[in-house]
Amino acid sequence: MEGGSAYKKGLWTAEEDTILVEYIKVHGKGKWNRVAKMTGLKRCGKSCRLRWMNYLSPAIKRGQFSEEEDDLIIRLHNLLGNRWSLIAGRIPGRTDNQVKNHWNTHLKKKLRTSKDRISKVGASSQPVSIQAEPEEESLRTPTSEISFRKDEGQKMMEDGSEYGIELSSIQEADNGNFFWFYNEDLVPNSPGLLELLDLYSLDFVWHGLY
DNA sequence: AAGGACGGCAACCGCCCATCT
DNA sequence: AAGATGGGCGGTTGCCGTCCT
Repeated sequence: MEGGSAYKKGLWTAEEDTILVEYIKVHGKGKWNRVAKMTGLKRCGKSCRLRWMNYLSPAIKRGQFSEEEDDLIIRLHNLLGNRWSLIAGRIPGRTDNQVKNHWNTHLKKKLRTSKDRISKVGASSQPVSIQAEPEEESLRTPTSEISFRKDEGQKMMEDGSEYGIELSSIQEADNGNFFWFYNEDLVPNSPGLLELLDLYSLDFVWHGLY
């Protein structure tokens, strides 16, 4: 497909970035294989797409991940596994590559450290209350619940059975605006759950699926 | 001061799926 | 219906800066 050696590899230069940005300003995203033909840029379409999606797009947030972002990634990863694009899709301004790198370089260690601490506190199949540093609040075993908007909740409950997911303990919140269900209703990483979650915007609140 | 070890991250690779022709 | 093309994904590689000895 791609011409192989005809294309340049390695780090992008500022000039190459400028060419790509100018091209996208004029033609928009997509049809990445045309970039080389129309601009003379010696980069394959996939490389152009990756450069834009992971670095040049103005939508990308740069800089360090916040504690809130770390917390969200850990919880989402616990539920979704290595589905980085799905996880990144729930974190505004972050790309799948950023999330993946951040997980592999920072959060893995963070989790390992935390689990070591848990094993020292005492092994138990039941959630235990552990002493954690304040910055690792996300790693404590919480109440394990998910809440979401009432309209989405009702629809999700209806759809759940189609995916083989038991949402029997779903409850309406006091204020009537949100629904809750609990960890026991979920089988982490179950394909049915993932498909179901994909149907919804997931702009709901997660209370530590752990 | 130097150079080896290590960590962080941008970029590539291979595979897969959807859409187009 | 089948091959070509475009695009998305997760895993992996390799460069580069920083730290350590």
